Amino acid sequence: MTSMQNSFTEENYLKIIHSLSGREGVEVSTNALAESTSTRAASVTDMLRKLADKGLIHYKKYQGVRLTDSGEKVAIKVIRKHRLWEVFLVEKLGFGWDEVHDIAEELEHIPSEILVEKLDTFLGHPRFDPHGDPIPDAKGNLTEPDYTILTDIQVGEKVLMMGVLDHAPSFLQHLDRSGITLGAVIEVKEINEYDKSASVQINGGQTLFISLEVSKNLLVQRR
Amino acid sequence: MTSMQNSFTEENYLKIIHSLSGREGVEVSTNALAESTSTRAASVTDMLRKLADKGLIHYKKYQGVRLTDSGEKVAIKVIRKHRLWEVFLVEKLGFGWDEVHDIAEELEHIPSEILVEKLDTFLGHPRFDPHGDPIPDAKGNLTEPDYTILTDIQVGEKVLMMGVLDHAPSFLQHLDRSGITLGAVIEVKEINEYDKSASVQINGGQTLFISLEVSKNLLVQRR
DNA sequence: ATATATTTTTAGGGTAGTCTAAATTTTTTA
DNA sequence: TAAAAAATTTAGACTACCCTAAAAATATAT
Ligand SMILES: [Mn+2]
Ligand SMILES: [Mn+2]
Ligand SMILES: [Mn+2]
Ligand SMILES: [Mn+2]
Repeated sequence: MTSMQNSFTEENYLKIIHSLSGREGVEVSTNALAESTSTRAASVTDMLRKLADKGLIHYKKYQGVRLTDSGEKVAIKVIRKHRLWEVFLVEKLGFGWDEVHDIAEELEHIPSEILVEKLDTFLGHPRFDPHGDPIPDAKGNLTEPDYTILTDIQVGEKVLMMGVLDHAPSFLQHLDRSGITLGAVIEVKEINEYDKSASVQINGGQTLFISLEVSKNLLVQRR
Repeated sequence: MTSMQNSFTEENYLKIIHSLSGREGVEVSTNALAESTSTRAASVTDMLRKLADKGLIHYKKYQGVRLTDSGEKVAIKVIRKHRLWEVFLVEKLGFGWDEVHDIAEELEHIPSEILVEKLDTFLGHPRFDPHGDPIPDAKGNLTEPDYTILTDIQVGEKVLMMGVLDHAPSFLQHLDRSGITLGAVIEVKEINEYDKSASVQINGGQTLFISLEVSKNLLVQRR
């Protein structure tokens, strides 16, 4: 009864609603969805009516939407597939972390529960994807670690680089060129009061300057 | 100019036309395509007009269709992807050869040239898929080995099992239960004149009876 | 508390791919 | 070689997803 297949498009909507809704499950607006799906608000309204009819979202006109438990389950399955495929692309095929997002965006819609589980086993049950994002387990449990944004770190603190907020290839390539990779030790040496740019030391070696724009997109962990 | 993306559906049509057209490139009928695509003839006609407009097939009304060089290139790329993904599923993820067809049917439509080439490298440039079908190379060369059907083998001959004509899970599972796998040595001990069933010895060990239906779907090579 | 601005929905329509029923063309049979 | 049968195309329609323009509801500002 609940087994009817969701389309590629429906899965993308659910994943985006999950992401915009955040951990608190706040209502997502039609315009925000239009922006994220690169469609028009009118098209979003059509889709929302359909997702509501299928019981995947809570929707009252003009009130924004939230995922139902059923919709949340679907969204998390898609996220699990996306992140597992990203691990495969980076770890097994040798792609850079800046190259895998768009491909995983397609692979995440391949059906077959058993495929996902065999892939997970093949990859050694990874807990995080190449961008530091947590991978939901087979039961659908997704626990977001509470990392700190680098802008909240004080001068003198040493932290571990754990993830990124911006997944854009240009940002990831910029980090590559700076030697800032997942697991790197970052020590904040100085923060410029004027523009909040920072001087940081990477792995006890090279010191470099990073802009506020970069700091805002780096997730780190105190040790 | 030639770079416009083909849809999932168009790719399936091209692949099926390639397969039904055979090595000699004979015309494929509308009804044959309706059968293979599980659609109605009227739907096929619509699609044929579209494929012809895109220059992917030669089509004259009521005359059947053939692939153009351009269409052939697309079909072979899809076949390459299908077979490489099947190798991945069997060799890396541990699927049985009877379980991979439907999944590969989806994976074959994932775009990205570079993904295919990295997958090919990861798999060690396999020449054949798990069913013994040849994998086109990166340049689009597809050379069909000329295997013999087991029904053409005489009593007393020893041959190597090289492939299957029927890819149905039930047939492949039947072969598994009989111990007939790719590379197995098959010696024809006896052929029953009445129903053309045969008695064959596998790998110099067990002798078993196989029906004409099975023999007709086994591709072998004389040694 | 209105008036204005913004957001969202509705109305009407388009393309891709599918369908059934009817018309047309080709093939087979007598 | 003409009638019957089979194959194919055309006509008209449906669903999924998307669009623009206009209407309606909500939010903001005066
Ligand atoms: Mn996607
Ligand atoms: Mn990721
Ligand atoms: Mn396919
Ligand atoms: Mn195969």
